[in-house]
Amino acid sequence: MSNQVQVSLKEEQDRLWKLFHSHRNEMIVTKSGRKMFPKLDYVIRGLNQNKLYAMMLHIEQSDDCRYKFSSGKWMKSGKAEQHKEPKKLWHPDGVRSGKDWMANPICFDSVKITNSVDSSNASMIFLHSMHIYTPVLSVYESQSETPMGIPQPSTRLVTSVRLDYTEFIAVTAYQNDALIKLKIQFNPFAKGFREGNQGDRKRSSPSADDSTTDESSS
Amino acid sequence: MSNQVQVSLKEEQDRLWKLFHSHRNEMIVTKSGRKMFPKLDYVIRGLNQNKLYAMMLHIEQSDDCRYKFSSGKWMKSGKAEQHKEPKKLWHPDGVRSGKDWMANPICFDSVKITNSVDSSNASMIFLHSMHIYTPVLSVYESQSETPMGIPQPSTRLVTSVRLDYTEFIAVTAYQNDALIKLKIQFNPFAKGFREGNQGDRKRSSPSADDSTTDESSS
DNA sequence: GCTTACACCTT
DNA sequence: GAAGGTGTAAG
Repeated sequence: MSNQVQVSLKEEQDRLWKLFHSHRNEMIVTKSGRKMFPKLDYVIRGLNQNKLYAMMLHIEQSDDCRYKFSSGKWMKSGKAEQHKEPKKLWHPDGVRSGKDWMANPICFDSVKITNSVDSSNASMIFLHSMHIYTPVLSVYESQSETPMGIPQPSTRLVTSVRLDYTEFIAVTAYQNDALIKLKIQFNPFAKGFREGNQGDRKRSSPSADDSTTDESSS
Repeated sequence: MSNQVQVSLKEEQDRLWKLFHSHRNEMIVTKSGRKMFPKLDYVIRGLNQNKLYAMMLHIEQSDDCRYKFSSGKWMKSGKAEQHKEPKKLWHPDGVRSGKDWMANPICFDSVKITNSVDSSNASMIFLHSMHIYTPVLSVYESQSETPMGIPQPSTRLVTSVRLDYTEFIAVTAYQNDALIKLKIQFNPFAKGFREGNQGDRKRSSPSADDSTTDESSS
């Protein structure tokens, strides 16, 4: 009865997601697929140590609107494209004990988001650009370690968790300057664009808010 | 009837595995887990384009002997530790069409081998040091894309492939000097040990313990 | 609004 | 040294 499952994000990711959310998070989608940053590293508690579980991620549309970025702000702009049945991504670790899932963060870092309908890659999720989404983690209880081959009549959904601050708008190019700064500041792969680096290019909007510009501890 | 499935390794890997095999290949096992080099990048042909398959890797003991390295040669040295039920590692891409599997090499590069019994990591495989092993790829046909939750009574093993030249002896420190040279020559991560590099340590004494103190992932 | 080639970086 | 993740700028 007291089997209360709690899901959060790994501490540092949690902090980042909330910071990005406060500026209206955006995620780039590309034809070949793009990883998300911040990452989705879930931390879970309250599972039964010995029972078997599998983890599933999908990304669901947050509302029924299309968005546009206009005069420095995100605005609703008409009705959304038709919802697609969201792609279900099972965590590659497959079926494991509650103990195992609780021992380490549950990372979906192979996931890529794309705006190409015909990207057949297994860990690729299609999203409509200029639409708003929220990732959802679903926890299933299973009877068998075998991911296939054995009938599994008694699988059940234990819980499904949607963290509001992981919401983001899919874009093909970043719109909000403040957000670009955050991505550059915190994503290790964008280090080449940080102030003082030789790859530093001038950025278009010198007037953007500077609460986020102070130097990253490079 | 003519559904002849053919499995090989990616061309360059194939060349390397055969070269290493000609010197009796060795693989380091560590407590925290070590990746294999050369890598296992399988190439598969002859699947049905539209049927669904899953790929499974395991590493099986090649014989019933323990080995020792003595006077510059590998010799049998008594009876093997008791066989363990080998760990089955499903390819993280899950269930996909034959077309998808044939489009790109099937890479098991997240696999790590360990000599620690209690490494609960999902993609970690336990091996006994000083025992000899061969990786085996198994191809299963599936009826459903869902890795769990739906009964799958008709899964069947299509084929199981064991490439003899991928055989290796698990070690905690390399024994054969010729093999050390090959690892350094071909593994990009061992660049620091190449002649002329500042990281070049003297390696005159093959007697082991300095090659395990460095946990550079390979 | 979206795509591509790119320099620069991490892993 | 290889593979792959970054935002950029031009188109």
